[in-house]
Amino acid sequence: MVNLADVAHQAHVSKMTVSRVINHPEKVSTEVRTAVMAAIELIGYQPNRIAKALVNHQNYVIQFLVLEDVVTVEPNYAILLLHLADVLNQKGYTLEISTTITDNDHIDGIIVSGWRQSDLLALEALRVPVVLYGESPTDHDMAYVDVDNRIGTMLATRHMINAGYQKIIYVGMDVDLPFSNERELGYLDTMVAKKRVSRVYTVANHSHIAEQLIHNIMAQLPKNTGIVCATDRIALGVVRALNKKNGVPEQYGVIGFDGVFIDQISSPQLTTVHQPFAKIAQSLVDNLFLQLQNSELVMQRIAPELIRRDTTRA
Amino acid sequence: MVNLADVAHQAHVSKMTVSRVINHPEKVSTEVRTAVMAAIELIGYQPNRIAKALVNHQNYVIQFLVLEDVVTVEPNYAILLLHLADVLNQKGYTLEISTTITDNDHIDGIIVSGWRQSDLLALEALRVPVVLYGESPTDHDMAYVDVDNRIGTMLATRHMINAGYQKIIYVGMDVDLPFSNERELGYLDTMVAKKRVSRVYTVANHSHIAEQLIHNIMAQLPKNTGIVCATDRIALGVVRALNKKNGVPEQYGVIGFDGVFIDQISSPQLTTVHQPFAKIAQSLVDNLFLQLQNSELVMQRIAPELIRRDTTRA
DNA sequence: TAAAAAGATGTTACCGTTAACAGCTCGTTG
DNA sequence: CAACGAGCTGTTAACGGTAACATCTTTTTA
Repeated sequence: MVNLADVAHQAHVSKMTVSRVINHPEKVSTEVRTAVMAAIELIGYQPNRIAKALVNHQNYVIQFLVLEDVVTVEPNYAILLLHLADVLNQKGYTLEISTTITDNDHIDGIIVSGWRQSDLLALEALRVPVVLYGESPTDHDMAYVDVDNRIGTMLATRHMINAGYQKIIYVGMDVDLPFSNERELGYLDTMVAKKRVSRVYTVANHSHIAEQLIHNIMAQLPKNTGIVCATDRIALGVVRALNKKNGVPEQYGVIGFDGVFIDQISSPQLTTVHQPFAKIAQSLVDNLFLQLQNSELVMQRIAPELIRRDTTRA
Repeated sequence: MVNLADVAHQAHVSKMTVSRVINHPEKVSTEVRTAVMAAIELIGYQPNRIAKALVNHQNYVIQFLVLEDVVTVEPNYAILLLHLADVLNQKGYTLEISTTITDNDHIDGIIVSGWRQSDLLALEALRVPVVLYGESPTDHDMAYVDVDNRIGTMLATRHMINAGYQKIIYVGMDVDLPFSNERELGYLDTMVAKKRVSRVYTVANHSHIAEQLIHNIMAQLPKNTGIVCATDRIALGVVRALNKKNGVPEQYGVIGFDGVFIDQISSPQLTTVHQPFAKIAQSLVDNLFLQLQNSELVMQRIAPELIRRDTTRA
């Protein structure tokens, strides 16, 4: 309701001076500046984003594109979303949600999650800057932010070793995307470094399928085995198959990956590699703004954190 | 990039005529209208939302306020959010996410979820229209849209009776909010109508606590008992406590409420009362626009649907 | 100490759209 | 057939900001 003209009148200066105080304060004398700031404070002026947008040819809107199937939508995205909204609000930007790739001209940039390989071409073709959540394949030169997946499973595997589990296996997921491959490598590298024999199983990312797998391979799981899982979903199924009766965490250790929601509703609660979503959100936004300003493409990996709960022994 | 002036030039008319074709087509002659529409089509004009917003004193932004604690955020909200975004995009509106109540002037309306009793005063004080997701208490006269909670547990209870479970109990949640009370009433009413003896337990909405409850009261749960639960979270704990070995669904039936995510990762998968989020999102938006146009406060209840899965017998 | 440069503030025009009003054409009416 | 009104289209000004330029004052410089 209050606008630049009101402030200008209150401070006995022109609109332009007020605008300068806000955008280029160094170009205004100290006395005038403090007077204007006092006036702004007094009448409670807040800049009109719409008018600013019109004259600057910007929209102050960033789109969050959720390409994952809505039905199976991971709670991860909800958490990331809320953090993104916070970070952007602080910069005076609005976060818009979308589930389809469309070449709008009412947005300034896009943050994408849940993408598949097949989406990347369409994303590269867009006229606005794009940042992926999740490492992009090497044949696409796209900015991304991801948790450091390899370090994540490395932490998990090391923790298994330190906790004294003898045999340590990995249950990965059957998608050929960098994050998935990286998680597997984190396990494999650590096992090689520690001179252990590694064993990898692969399943679809569903608790029931993981549960079934464990039942099928139970004969090959001696007591004192640690099971590093590619996701909390898989870990949930593994824990369900093993169960307290079979001795989780005493006889079998289980570690998941993601640390959102699922880890908490599991029983016992999952030891898991937690993605620091607040940091990831901040990085995604910073990365996008960097691209807006310098057209600079940056790839970033954020270190994850192992959260020790009840599916591994101390 | 293309603007009204470009279309006007292409169609040999004034900008105003083009604007009219878009906003008040009945005020333009048929020939001119078709010519202008052809021009719009030809050069691919899309109205500039920002400029429109400036002149109309609207923002074309609706805020989705998630007041639930971020850490425990229910996947429900994520689903609702995605549906809301779709509905609003179709109307040319942007959905903005926020987690705190602030009296912005860059939004046109608010849809609130996860609110508590203590938030309502602050919400009523806002200058923009507000619609609640979830029935408001009778002492607050606020527009809301909710699933019909009473019918939901009624469906669940009836289904238990039809499936032949002898004893039927209800595990509710320990919050004093209308949705929670309504769910309990749906159970109680049905039990009275069918001349059954009802029994209500109350727990916090966490799977582990529900699991513990079942262990504690196991002695009072004869075989052939049906357990109607206030949420899928509670149902998840109940199922875990009972388990296939104890005979879910043959000896014990369990029904949850919500039908998002949790019902699917449970084992066996939950029979549940599903909230139709697409419909709810549509209603929330319609309701909000009604308020924007006529200042009319409307309360709406959307019928839920029972989804039969593996925690009740056929 | 006069001219040039630097500093501070104001004026104008514009971003893309629409409401309000003005103007033109044509048909109706007394 | 002059006056009037209905129907259609165009002109102007405004929404709330900001860049570019203009103007005025002060400082620097030769």
